[in-house]
Amino acid sequence: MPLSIISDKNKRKEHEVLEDLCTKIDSNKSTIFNSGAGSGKTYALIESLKHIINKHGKRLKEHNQKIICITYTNVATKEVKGRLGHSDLVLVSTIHERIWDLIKTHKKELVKIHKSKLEDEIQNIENAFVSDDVYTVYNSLSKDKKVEFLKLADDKKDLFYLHYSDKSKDFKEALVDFDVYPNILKNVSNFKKIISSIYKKENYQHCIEKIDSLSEDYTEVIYNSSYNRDQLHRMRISHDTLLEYGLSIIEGYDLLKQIVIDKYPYILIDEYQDTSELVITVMKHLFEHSKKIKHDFFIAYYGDTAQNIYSSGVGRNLTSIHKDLEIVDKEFNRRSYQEVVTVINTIRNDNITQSSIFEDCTGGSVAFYTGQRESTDKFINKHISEWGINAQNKLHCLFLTNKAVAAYSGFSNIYGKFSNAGYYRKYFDQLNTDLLSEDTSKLGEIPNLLFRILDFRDKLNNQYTQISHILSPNIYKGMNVSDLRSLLSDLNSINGTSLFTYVDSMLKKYSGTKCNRLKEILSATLDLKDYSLIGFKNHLLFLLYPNLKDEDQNAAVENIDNLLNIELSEYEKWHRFILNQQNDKVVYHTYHSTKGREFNNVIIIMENAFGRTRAYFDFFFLNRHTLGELSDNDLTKIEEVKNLLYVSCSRAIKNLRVLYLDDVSTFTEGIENIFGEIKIFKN
DNA sequence: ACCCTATTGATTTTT
DNA sequence: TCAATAGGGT
Repeated sequence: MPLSIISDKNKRKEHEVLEDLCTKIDSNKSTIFNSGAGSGKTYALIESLKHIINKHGKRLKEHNQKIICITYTNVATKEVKGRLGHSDLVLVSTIHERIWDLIKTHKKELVKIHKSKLEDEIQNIENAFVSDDVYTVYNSLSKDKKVEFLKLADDKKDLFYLHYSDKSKDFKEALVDFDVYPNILKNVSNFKKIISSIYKKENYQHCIEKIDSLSEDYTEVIYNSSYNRDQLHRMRISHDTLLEYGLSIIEGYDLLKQIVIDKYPYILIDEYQDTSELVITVMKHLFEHSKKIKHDFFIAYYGDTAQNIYSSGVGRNLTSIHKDLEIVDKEFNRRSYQEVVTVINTIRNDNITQSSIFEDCTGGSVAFYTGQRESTDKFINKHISEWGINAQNKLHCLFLTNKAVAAYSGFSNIYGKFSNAGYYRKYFDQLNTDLLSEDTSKLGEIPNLLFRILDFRDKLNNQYTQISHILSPNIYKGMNVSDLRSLLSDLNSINGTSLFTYVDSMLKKYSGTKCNRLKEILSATLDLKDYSLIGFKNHLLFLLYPNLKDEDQNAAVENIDNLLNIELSEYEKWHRFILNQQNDKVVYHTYHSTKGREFNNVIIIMENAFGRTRAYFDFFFLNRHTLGELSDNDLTKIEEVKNLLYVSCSRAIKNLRVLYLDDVSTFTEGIENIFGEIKIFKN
């Protein structure tokens, strides 16, 4: 078994790194712990927590103090809690949960900060009115005319929103009353911005008045972690604004700083590279205040700048915001064969150069191919046989977009019909969350409904399903064996080959039975107002096509019919994808979604473009040698691509292949320097 | 020929 | 939301 032998020397060296870290903890020297991909960062984090508990736990308990551990995601919170085991001394959570917990009791201060945010926003709007070309037409009106205009805008509020999404021509017709102001309707998108800004400003002003008069509902700021939108005029704030307020309150109140420092003398932050600059600034303030008042306080940042793939994260800027930190680097790799380690070292090309901790670390393979898009399948198949891929030794294939992942995972029709729906044409960025979230509570309303139907069907078809997973206790309470048999036989007679025929069968069962238990089970799954086929379709139509116009009715109905007529076998694939239970030997992911994971065999499908950026990977390979000649903007771009390439390549334990779908002849050097000889894949 | 506006199509991920 | 492109007017 390769990757199993560690020499005494390496064991000692690895141990020394951890000891080094513990020394920093014991002497309260705040530290950055840099550790590349696969080096055991989470292990080090857990060991640090254990060290603090063992060595300083007694003291903490006596002073009623706690350790704070911040993770980037809820999934990571769960993992840390699981690996650490229960401890009263450690608070593990995401930054948002922790900050809200710390500041939510300071209601008055928060409202004060909120009011000043509203004032700032009003100022921003007013500044834009002066400086932004969008508002020129409005600005050229006389003072009196402006007053008159505002009055008209108020009167037409309902009409404005009713026709907001109309085509320009229709919109102009609907709001023709504004035509008395010359040129105002000439550019519809500018007009919309003007009116929206006016409404926004009025809302904010109104809110400030309510706050000042201490009106009910305006005495506290509301944060709801499942609703990420600012509605400042309703006292509601988004995730980002929460962090902003957290920073404001920490900056403004020294007493709060001291309370945090004294109550939580150890703060450990996981994945620091993805953490917002606002949070780092909060930590800096705490750090500096602790020095000022000479109280013991320790902060540690665990992470890796090369794995910063979200632009909102602090990345390399950590050290320029929070200065005077000690640094501990871990340069062993515990994940991959040396062949892979060598490649990922070249990609990151910085002061972190990993080597495998294992003696028996050779035997992996890396290769870079170019090929036609049409031969992607053949490329994958070639490696299925070459690497002996089967259900136990899977192949993981990485694509840039969810669209491609959906297609290769076998549910392109479902993805296509949803992306075609009116709602997702408008809220394009909502599609992937609504349709593909592994956390089913985040699925959109319709995807969630379809998911429940498939879950219901799946459980019925699986003979190992426990009764309690289909029937809730209050349903099977008081039932005898004969009742149960007949109920199950009723349920099992529901069938269909497409979603349409299956739902039809469910609904017929519902209306055709007098059994209340059966009705209850079906309504728990479907949760409709109207249990008819028309009712079901209208429900879909209503949610997938809000504010539907008569002339678009036919196309909408057709798209919904198409969605429902997709075979159940395709829906099953989608269902398994959501549950992360693909039983196929090949599993498809987006590059981004593989963060933190590791796979034996990895194929990365790559091309020039990504999203709006047409020159993405080609730009990186072409320019990675000439960084000195690039603008700051280009350097940021190079770093972004580099990090994404680093994250995706470092997922591989043993075998790594890249298939590049565009012509690479103009940037071969940039590729060969990392991956060696460029091979050509011909079917 | 040029300028301005309307329409269209497209990334990833977290809280 | 944003950039690229299509379209319309002068």
